[in-house]
Amino acid sequence: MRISELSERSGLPVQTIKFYIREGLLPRGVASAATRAEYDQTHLDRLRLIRALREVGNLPVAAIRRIVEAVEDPAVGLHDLFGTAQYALRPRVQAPEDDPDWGAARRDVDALIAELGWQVTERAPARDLLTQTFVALRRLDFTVTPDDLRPYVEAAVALAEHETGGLAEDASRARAVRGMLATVLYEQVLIALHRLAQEDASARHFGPS
Amino acid sequence: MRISELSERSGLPVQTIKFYIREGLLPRGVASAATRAEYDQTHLDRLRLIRALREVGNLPVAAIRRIVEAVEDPAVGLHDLFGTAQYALRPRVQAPEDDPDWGAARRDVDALIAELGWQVTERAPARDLLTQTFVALRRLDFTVTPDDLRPYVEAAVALAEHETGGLAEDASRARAVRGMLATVLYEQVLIALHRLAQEDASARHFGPS
DNA sequence: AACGATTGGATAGTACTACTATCCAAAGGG
DNA sequence: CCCTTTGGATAGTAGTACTATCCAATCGTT
Repeated sequence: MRISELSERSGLPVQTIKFYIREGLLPRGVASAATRAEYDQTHLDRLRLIRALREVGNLPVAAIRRIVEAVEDPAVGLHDLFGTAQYALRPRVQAPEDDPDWGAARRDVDALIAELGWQVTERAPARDLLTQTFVALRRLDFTVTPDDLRPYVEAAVALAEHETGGLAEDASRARAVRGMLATVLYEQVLIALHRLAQEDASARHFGPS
Repeated sequence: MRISELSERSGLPVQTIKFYIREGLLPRGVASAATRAEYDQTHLDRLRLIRALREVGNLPVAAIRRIVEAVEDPAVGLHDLFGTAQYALRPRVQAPEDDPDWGAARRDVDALIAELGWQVTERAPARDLLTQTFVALRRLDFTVTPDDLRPYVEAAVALAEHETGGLAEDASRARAVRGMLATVLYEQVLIALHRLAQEDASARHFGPS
């Protein structure tokens, strides 16, 4: 198919498709002449992947490029594939240098992870994300005790085990890619359901006005 | 204190503080002369609130304005206060008009919420967020069964109950404000812990390279 | 009283991201 | 043969959150 048909079938403007090609998210079509190139189902599938990661996963274009490069590189192992996707997730947090509050919170985060025995790299962005939240909570005079965290840890462990468990056997590359996708998309499911459950709980406890 | 001291103590540039005043996030200082105004602890507290909502909660400035207006308006009830914060959360999803996939997914979302018996308004943004995710999952050939959702629903219910339960008695306004804050900030705790637990599970199942 | 620094207030500019519009020459098709 | 489409390049736009500059009126100090 030509680019106009790809545009129709994907629902994306031709200009956007050209933009994705320029940015390295989508391979060029097979050129049949100087001004003619052929696209196929793989391009359509890729566009669906891009849109899911962009719209639902809220990933920046640069991160999606890194992900599709990792997917296409057979030398990248399954665990690294997960890591590439996970480390690309937003929000990205910039750790300040020379902030004593940050340093203290970061030590608490590292201690928590060590105590739980989790295998997480030192440079995992989620460490910074949690650190940032601890800092903000303390600045607002919330104390964060292990007891406060326990329900969240339990939920996180249960869900992560559930998500990864299904992929444990027969960890083919194709499955790994789908698992990575599920990781990104089901995080949004969790967020949405959590918000809905909160609204319900708030309605029951405080009553609608 | 003058604005320069407020700037020092909050760690924010004077220009940013002026910007927040212009945008209605921070009240003006008490003018003692044409070119002199006095700021106090309440301004510092407000700045901490603003930074927590902006950096950690990732809320847009316009949403923070709506929130602080609701906090300061005694006519706004506790449940509405929660709602104002929750409905301001990102990501905001724009429902397309005339998309059959969207319509079908939206009906599933509504049915799910009805079946769970949750009290959630028709216009809750989280409905659209969940709908969008369902659409993307299906376009990528993931089927989403009630069984797939159960672990997420269970986790969401447990956490929401835990979060709201602590506030049920003595629901003073000050507590409601803090509860609203906790809602926003603990969502990030959940996200961060979930990602960390996923990395750990991935490391254990697929091994680090 | 003089004077350099600070302040409040207004206006304009910047950085980043993700597109979106325009242009052009070279095919392709009826 | 000519009108449309295409690939490819370049430039422009929209939204968000700041950030920089300017100006005149003080303030504190001398």
